[in-house]
Amino acid sequence: MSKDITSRADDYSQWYIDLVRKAGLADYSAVKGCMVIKPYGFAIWENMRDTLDRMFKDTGHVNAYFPLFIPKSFLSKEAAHVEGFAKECAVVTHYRLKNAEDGSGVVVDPDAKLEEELIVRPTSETIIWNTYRDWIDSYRDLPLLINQWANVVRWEMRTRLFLRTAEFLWQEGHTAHATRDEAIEETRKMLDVYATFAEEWMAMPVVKGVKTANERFAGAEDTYCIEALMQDGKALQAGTSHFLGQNFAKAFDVQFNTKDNTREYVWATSWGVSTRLMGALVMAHSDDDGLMIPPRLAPTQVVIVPIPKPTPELLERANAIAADLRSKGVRVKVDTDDQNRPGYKFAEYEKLGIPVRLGLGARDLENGTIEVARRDTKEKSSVELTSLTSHVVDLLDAIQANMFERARAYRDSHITPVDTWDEFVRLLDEKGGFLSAHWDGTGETEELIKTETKATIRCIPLNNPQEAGTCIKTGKPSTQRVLFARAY
RNA sequence: CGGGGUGUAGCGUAGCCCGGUUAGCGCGUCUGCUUUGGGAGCAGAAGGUCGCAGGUUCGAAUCCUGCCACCCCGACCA
Repeated sequence: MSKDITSRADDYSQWYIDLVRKAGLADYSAVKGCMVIKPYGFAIWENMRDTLDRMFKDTGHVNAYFPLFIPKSFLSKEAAHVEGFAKECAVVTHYRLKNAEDGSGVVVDPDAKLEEELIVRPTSETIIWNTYRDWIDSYRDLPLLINQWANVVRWEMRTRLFLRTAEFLWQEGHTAHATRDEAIEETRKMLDVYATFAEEWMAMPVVKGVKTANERFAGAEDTYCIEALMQDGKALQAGTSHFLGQNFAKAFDVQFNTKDNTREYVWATSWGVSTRLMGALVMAHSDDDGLMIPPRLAPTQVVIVPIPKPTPELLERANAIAADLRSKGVRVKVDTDDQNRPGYKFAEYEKLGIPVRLGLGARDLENGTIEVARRDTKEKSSVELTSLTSHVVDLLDAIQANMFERARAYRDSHITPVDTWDEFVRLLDEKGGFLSAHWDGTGETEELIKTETKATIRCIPLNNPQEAGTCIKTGKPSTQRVLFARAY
């Protein structure tokens, strides 16, 4: 086990914090609740961002950028929306500082009070829909498919690195459509994009579903989500896609002329994923030795360690191997450090979660081999140099697949059907994961269960089989099971 | 905002209750030598406004007052 990482068994929460900090993903900052994303963490985020950006563009979206500040009055135009966000908004009231008269530093200049206060965006629906009013006149202007990469601020009372920070990075898609069906189709399409990204790139299986009214986005008619399961049995909402109906179009008066020359409000969607995915990535995989980054997202996929130290001869061979791998599109680092010993380096690269490590020493040069170590299973093998490149390319795919399968096996074994309240309460504590149970469909019951157990309805899975049953809590009739879990 | 706790070197800490040499130790860093296929050893060195401000005292990391920051539990959390 790693020297400086708390084990999952000892303290899962501390393990997570140790990993994030010791692997150089992020640090606490001088600002409470805000973090510094360090170069290694940002490199992973960049890979996520670039991949998603390509997927958005492949589905017809374009990028734009809207202001960080939102006039306070905008927020109150959609009733549910302001209700949901008002309690966590940072507000700009002044635009100037001045030197304090007693020389104690700078103070806010009371003469520089803003006429209308500005909100730092917690999300951009309002400013975007206010803009869309001017952009949309005709059905020919639709659909409008725009995405924005941005930072947002939500003044959370309690924060955790990546999982919930006061400021975070994300993308938010905001689309406008001529018909209800088309908007719903868009909502579902982007949910599929998120699910594909989570599963194929992050190697993290997700459940696609729809939120209950209680958990719905403030201002949405329906909120779809992907829910992932972390290794401690807690669920994590990894992405959301909202069907906004005509709520924002009505709030901001965005109408268009139809083909039939009538006037109608447009239909809207919004969808987003954030740097929270970094937290998901860490907690879905990784172990007591450190991170485990799936190959497709790893900034460095292969590291070559000359053993015991980088002699000119070893370096020449290592660089040649690296060049060959790079020509196949593999991201390779050659370790040229001449200070630390091999054992130290092995541990360090495992902490960073680099999928494949190649050890090259004098013994290998003699035999024409190289030692191949994979991060996911810790297995080591000796491979002929002549077949190394294709071996590594295949291995990276195998690791990606293995990480997904392992996470899926865990997830699948942690979706437990439950039919009695006692068992429900017991399994929440003893096993965790998703509990599939009947629910009477009311917000009151959902709230009651949350108060008593801290478990929430994570989602009603898509294509959920309909089956008659009785609510786990109230015994009232139910038509389907829903997924409960304790969540981040 | 309620309850509890902590601030000492880059990190982790001892000392505080019971005031008294030059604030000690581990990790890390730097230098040198020996090592090197799973987190090296020895020798030496550098590194401190003891969270901030005031007070008590011959003397304060230690006692008193005020302030600040952070952490944990709870409330809150698309």
